[in-house]
Amino acid sequence: MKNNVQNEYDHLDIEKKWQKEWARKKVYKTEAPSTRSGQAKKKKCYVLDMFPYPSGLGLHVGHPKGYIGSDVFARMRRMQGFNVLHPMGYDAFGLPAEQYALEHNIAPQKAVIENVKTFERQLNKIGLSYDWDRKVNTTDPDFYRWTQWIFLKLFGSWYGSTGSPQATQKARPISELIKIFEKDGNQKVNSVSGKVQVFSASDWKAMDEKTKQDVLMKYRLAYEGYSEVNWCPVLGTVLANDEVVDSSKGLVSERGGFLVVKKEMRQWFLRITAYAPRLLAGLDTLDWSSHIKEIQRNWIGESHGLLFTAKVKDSDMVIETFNAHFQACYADTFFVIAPDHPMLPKLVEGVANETEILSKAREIVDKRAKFSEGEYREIDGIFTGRYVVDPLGNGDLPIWVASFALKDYGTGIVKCSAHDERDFAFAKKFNIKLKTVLLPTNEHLGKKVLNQEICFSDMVNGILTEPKELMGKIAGEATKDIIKYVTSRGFAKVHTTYKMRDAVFARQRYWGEPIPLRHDKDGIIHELREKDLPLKLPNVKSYVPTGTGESPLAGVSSWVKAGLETNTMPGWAGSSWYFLRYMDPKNKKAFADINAIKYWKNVDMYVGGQEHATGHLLYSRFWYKFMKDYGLVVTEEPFQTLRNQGMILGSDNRKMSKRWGNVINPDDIVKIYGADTLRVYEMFMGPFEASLPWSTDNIIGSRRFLEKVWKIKQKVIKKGKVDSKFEVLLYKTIKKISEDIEGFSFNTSISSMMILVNEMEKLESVRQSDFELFLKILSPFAPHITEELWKQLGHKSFLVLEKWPKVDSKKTQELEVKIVVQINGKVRASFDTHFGAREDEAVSGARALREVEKWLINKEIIKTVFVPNRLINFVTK
RNA sequence: GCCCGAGUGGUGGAAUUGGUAUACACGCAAGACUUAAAAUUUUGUGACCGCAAGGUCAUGUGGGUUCGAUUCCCACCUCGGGCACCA
Repeated sequence: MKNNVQNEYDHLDIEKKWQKEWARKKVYKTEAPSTRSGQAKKKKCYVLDMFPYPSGLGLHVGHPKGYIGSDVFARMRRMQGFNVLHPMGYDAFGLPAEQYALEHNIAPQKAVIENVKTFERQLNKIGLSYDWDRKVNTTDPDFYRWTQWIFLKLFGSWYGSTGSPQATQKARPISELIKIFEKDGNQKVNSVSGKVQVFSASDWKAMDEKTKQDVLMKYRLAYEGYSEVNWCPVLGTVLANDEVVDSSKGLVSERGGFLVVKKEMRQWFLRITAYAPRLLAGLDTLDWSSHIKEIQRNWIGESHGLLFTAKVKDSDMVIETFNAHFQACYADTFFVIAPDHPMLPKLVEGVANETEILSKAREIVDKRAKFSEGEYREIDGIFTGRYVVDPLGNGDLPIWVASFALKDYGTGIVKCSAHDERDFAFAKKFNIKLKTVLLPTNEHLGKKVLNQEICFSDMVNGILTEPKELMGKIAGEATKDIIKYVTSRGFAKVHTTYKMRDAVFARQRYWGEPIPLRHDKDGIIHELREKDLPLKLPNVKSYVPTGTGESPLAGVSSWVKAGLETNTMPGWAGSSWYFLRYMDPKNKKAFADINAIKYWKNVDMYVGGQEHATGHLLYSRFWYKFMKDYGLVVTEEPFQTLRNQGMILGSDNRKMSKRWGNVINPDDIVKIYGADTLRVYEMFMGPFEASLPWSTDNIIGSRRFLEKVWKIKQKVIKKGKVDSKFEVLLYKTIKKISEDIEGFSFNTSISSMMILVNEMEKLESVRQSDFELFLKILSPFAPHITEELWKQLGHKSFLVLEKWPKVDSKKTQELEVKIVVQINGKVRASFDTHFGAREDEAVSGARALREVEKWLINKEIIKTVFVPNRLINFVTK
């Protein structure tokens, strides 16, 4: 085998050799922008893969699919003369590493180092063109000091306005807010949380520090609060959502099957809701799949409606309620409040059966806690004994506690009517008085039978009977009139609300970035000074949860003594901004130099799985917009173009997993077939975004293709006659590959190169210049074999740094075309003619054919359709 | 329930603005090479009728627009995804 090595395609040898060579000569090194002007000569292109977690399990063939796609793109851009930033690094904080440390009894720090090694060894075999000099790792204190630094900025900022809430808003330092409070006069400050604080400067000055802190906490972009977590008493730990499963007993832990309950716990939150309108609007400017944009739109859940303000009878309390389907607002006969609404205790204060009401509310909340979100659907509630003075003049309306009311949506209080299925069902169960103001039209009987009663819930096609001024109008058409009617009389104002909630930014775990805050003995929270960053994670003896639900840091006495925050940051902290660090990864003075940021701006091509649609891709857009407000970055969006690779499934069509025994290790494929074959095959399998099963049968086709390329080299000649037909195909292929890579249509690029290679096989000889053009366009897909052939043709340069071929439109012009002849739209024949033949030439060409005349005997042609260079269609009577 | 997306040979899939449906690849069948097998290579390969020439039917189903529909419109079926007591 070794003796005819000259003619053998020995992928192991070739791939090892060139990987070494590329690394030695640092061919993929990114050029830094010149520091003086912030502008380099070359145009930039930032191509990025989503930040991976280096798992200890190693890779399967599905993992590199996205990396190969982005690599093909990056390689073409590099050859096209762009200064390409194509880095890789690790998001190594988080649960899996901590779990691994617990199970194997080693420090997570050590586990990460090992796992990164495995990951890189596997990745490097595939021939990806990363600039490894820019590698980052979230667990490196040099990295996470900047994560902490950004957190402090968030903590020290608020997002609001003193004027109209509709005015363009930006994050501003909290010191500005304090100045507003200190100014004289009653300050009305609109915060995003919807709470409006009204107090005078002297009120503010009279407050003690703790009260001031509590006020400011309502405005901060990073704030302390409480939220429900999955608490497992037996394990003595808080569990993430994916560690909890539904069972017949209710919620249980995935490991052990122990009961899980919801428990209120102290948390840190990021006020992402402040950015909801901008996160929504920004989507229109992005080149992302409409699918992902849709998921984000749904998640943000913008809803336009009316906000009614109403007085509680016999009290100075005022309640607000949001109504998106307000067309039938004159039918409202009762209000409901969420059982866990913070206002409820005050509302029922002094009511005869106060304790009964509160215990009923408690009962509903407890019951709901046993279900996962949305599972609890029982209709339950109790009358609060309180009434609202209806702003629309329908007298006193009762307020009920209702199981279906959610405290986190709208205002947590709902104005209810007979024209809503859910309200209707509730009213029927508790015998609450109803009223109808909509009549069904004949065509639209949007009626539902509920509890043997009829509920007309079609708010679009109903005919209004109230208010009198709008009587007879179709509700859906009268929306604007109703808004005008209600707002002009001061009953309500136009309002927009969002489904999205603030993001919990804390984990009760060890393996995450420490939160750089200090609590003093008076309960006042202090920021760490910038020069004290990074706040390093302490070494601990045990990673075992404390049993109280608190992080293991709560068991470190020096940490607790110093008053340091014991929660750590969640997994998405580092991944929300890491792409900025790649721009200037070694900078000690800043997360990145401003000139580097001005040059690289944002990510041009971002590649990763679509499972991050509502997590990472939303959080990082939020951080980025925040940073934009402070002039830390220069564009509004971090990821201009996004492509999502599909999964590679096992050959049994199931997810690749140890559990099913269907895992294919890329190391094995690289060894047997080669990295180039793996790359070509993964790109050829099907559309990039599609999830497809791995097929060991099919990979042979990609290997055969590369072997054909290898063999064709033997018939390459320095100079030869130009085969004009082949030339056209070659240039058309070059054009197609360029366009296909641009559009991530890799499967069709490969197939068109296969067609070209099949043509080359038929030729006696191939001119070297033509073969070289082909090697260039194949290079992004199969960099090793093409580099080797390039060298064998006598070149000293690196093919991966060569210029991408330009396409001259003259060269792709067909000389001869086939014209299809149709009779009444059916294909009956075809003939060859010169490119650009006129209609009359085509008609005579077609009429000369026997197969055509046969169909036209005794027929009258009433119409002729001619599509140049394509077809001619005779339409007969 | 609401909102997206997709249904094409035995299989993965291709088809520009409405213009030859099934490119490319796998698999399969037959032939060549071989003692034989593998590898390689040549040819064929949507279904049905036919010795053939040729014809008919086919892109989830049913309709529509058009000279012409995988592509546009309407209804339905199936699968996948997202959201889900969201006022």
